[in-house]
Amino acid sequence: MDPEIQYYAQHPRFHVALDCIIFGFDRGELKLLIHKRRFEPFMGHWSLFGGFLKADESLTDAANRILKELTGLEHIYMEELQTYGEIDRDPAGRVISVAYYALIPAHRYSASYSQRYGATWVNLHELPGLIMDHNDMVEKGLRRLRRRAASQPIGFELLPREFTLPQIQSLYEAIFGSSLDKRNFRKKLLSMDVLIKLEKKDMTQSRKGAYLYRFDRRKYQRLVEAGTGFAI
Amino acid sequence: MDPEIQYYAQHPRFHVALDCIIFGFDRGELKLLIHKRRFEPFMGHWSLFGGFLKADESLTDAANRILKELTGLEHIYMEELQTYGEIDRDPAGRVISVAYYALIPAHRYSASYSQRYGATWVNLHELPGLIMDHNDMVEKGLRRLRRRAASQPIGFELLPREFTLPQIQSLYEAIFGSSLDKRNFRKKLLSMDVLIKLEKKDMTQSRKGAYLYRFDRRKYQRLVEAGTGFAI
DNA sequence: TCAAAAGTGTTGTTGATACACCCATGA
DNA sequence: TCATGGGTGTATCAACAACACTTTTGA
Repeated sequence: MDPEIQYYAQHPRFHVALDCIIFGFDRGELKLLIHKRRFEPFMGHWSLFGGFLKADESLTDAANRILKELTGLEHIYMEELQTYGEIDRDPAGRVISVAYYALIPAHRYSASYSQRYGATWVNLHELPGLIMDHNDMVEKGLRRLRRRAASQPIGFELLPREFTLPQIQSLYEAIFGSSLDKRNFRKKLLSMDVLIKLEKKDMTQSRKGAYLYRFDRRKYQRLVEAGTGFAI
Repeated sequence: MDPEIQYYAQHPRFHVALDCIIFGFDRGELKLLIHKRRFEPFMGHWSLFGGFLKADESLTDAANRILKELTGLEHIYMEELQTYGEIDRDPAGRVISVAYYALIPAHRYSASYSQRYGATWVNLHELPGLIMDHNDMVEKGLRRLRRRAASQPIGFELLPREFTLPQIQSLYEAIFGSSLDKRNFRKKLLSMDVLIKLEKKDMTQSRKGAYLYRFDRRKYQRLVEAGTGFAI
């Protein structure tokens, strides 16, 4: 054995897990996707989606794999949140868990996956007790989401590709937990010039109908290069 | 063996390491504490301070232990940055590394530790090539430091307990990499009312002398409770 | 014709920026 | 007395917050 391998070998090894805090937005509410755990300990208790790291994958690969397995979705916005490593966080053994938070467009999450994994969307304000330190993770994820949403165009990750201004305003109101002034909100959002106004209207929410918009990543890139950036 | 233990046992285990990005501030320059690695692979190359996680300690315990061992300092500002888990990030084996960044008052770092561990302070703008992904970690650490410094009173962690306004201004200039207007800087900092002005002056930098100040954690707490917070 | 949501500008206030001179002291 | 760094106030400008009415359309 190489001396270096030998040096490493004297140190203990640990199970490494990942937990995904999956946010969604539906009918004016910010939601979290959770499920009932299928193995001991805590079998049948509410839990975040998680899984163990495999030997042949990186952390981000693993997070994407877990998300794909459990939702069928790929190319999802995801960011590492924090790594949890208290000794007794898992009563069944020492596990280091890396928490990720993800934003998925709730309308793309299919009910078949929901059934298969016993998953449900729960309102963030009616969150049940989750296992272990998962409630801490969610709290931290929500704080991060709030900060990010104010300074980066991540809100669009939670909406369909085409959305209305009333829709995105209600999204931001749900994220920040406060109501926003309609005129000021529109003024600011439109003044950044990162949206494309479509000719179509969404007629499902009102008789008058609301114009549909699309987020333009190129325009946003130009903003970034100009040093202005996104802010709401 | 319990069924749950058995379930966990089928998953692979990993070496978990920690790396500390240690910032300091000295003579108007933002510095990083690095050393020459003492074991293979990369023995003799510039590296962050790091170490392996032990079986009986949490991640934060480990980070504090490493910092204490290598600097002699305790009660240091430290925050988790990110966890690095690429498969081949370490050529000698699979290691998951949790990066922390720490702010230490450079004047409290004793030269004896420096000798013992071959450590040196290097200017952040003259950073040598570091091993593995350590340069990425530093870059991310610096970005985080900049964001935090603008919104939380962490600058004081890098200064002696008693400091002058010119000193703290030059610290912020070093962190942000830009020069700040003296009058506006003082106005803003003092208007938050989190400093105590002392009767003494520091006479080492000028003939006139500059008043010494101290950061008041209680006053800051009141700011937080009032919802105002710190901003520079 | 009415109910319900979408859309639209202006004004006052506040915070940010730009800017130049006097002060205190030791050499 | 002079060189060096420390200390101080004001005017302008930009961004933010507050605020109310008209439009469209299906029922």
